[in-house]
Amino acid sequence: MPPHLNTVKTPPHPGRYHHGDLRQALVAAAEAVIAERGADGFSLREAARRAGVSPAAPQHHFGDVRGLLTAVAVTGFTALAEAQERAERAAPDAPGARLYALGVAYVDFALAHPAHFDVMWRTARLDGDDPAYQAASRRAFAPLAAAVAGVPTADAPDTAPADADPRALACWATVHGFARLALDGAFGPGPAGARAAADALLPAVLGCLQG
Amino acid sequence: MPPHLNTVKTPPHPGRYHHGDLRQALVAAAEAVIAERGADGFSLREAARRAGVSPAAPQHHFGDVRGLLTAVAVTGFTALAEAQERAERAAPDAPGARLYALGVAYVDFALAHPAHFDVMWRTARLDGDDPAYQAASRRAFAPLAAAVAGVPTADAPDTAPADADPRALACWATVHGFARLALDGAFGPGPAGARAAADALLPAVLGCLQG
DNA sequence: TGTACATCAGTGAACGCGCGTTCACTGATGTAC
DNA sequence: TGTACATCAGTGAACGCGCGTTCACTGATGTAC
Repeated sequence: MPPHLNTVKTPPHPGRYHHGDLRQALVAAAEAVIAERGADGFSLREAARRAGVSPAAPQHHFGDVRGLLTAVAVTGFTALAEAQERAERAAPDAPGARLYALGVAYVDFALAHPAHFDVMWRTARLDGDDPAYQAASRRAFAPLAAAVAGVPTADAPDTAPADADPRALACWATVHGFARLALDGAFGPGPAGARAAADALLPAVLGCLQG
Repeated sequence: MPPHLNTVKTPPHPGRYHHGDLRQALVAAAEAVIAERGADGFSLREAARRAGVSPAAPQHHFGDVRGLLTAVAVTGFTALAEAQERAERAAPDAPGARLYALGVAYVDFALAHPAHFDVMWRTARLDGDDPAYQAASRRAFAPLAAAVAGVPTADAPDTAPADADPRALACWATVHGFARLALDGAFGPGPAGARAAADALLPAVLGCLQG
């Protein structure tokens, strides 16, 4: 049969009706859409399309759009938490140095994954009651709080931000605000503006926190 | 003629075909939509509907959606600038006190107009080249930069953020980050969570900045 | 080892919706003479 | 003071679009006996 007469579509997952791990594939596809088109450019249908699956398929795993987007936020917070934990381990053992390393890692994460970071804070489109979401976001904040307290993360209690040491909040607000301003173009347009500002200004800004 | 046979529609601006000040009416309508439905809930058509005008009418004044949304951001930055200037005038004449007052005013503004504040930073949907937009956002940042420099706003040069004193940036990042985190629910859900966090934590957070 | 059957994980067509923009148009305004 | 005419500021119908969700369905899987 000549190829052009072969109208049988090759299934996206050759030979299988069931996907295997559609849940994770959809989250990955959603992340790709977001990275490419920004938080506002995300859609359920486009994510399904990229995962090679019908637009109704996500319903089974996530309920609705909100569920999928929340899952994306969870992977974001988890990756941020891991970055913070890596920075904590790698930093010199002085309290100021740890704080500095965590701040740099926070901003670096935001600049490396701008759209993903954005989605993590689009709370109107997320399910704030999701336990995985709550756990991941707390975990991401823990190293900073522990550094302010002067103890390793493992030894610090799991404190909600609202009850945290104001000094920890001040640090968090500073790095968060710096990252947001940079991503939103306050220091110059585009990724280049954000990166340049971080390189030129972040050390001095973080320096203010320590003295 | 019995009322039910009177099919002539009463025009929204009785007796007038031309509106008079449609531009401003549309901006006000857009702000109302945003306040009610959030930045994501905004639409050109809904704003036109509320201004009592056809969906094509905004085109004449703003070109496209982006133009209207940018105009909304301009009113936001202008209002923020005025709030900052009021706080500057009202604050005691010590550098630390001025910084504190400006920080409180910044966060108060964000919490009082959460959705409007949000739109001001949705830079992907705004026209960053608009001169009014650039002027208004610079003006809003000026009092903070001047306070860090220890001079009145009027005596300070108009510096772009990227070239500003890192100490001013640190202050800006801190209040901006605190406002964002509060609005995004990091300290508890809803407006109540944000307000409570500001009352309980902001003084201490700002205190960190001063020493 | 084989078979019945419940459950799970997908399909694909259709739904209604609201959106931003375009188009040809018309009513109102203001200016030149 | 009156009139012609260009310009301005709207109308309203229509465009095509992509969206999230629903529905009845079917193919695949796994478990009980």
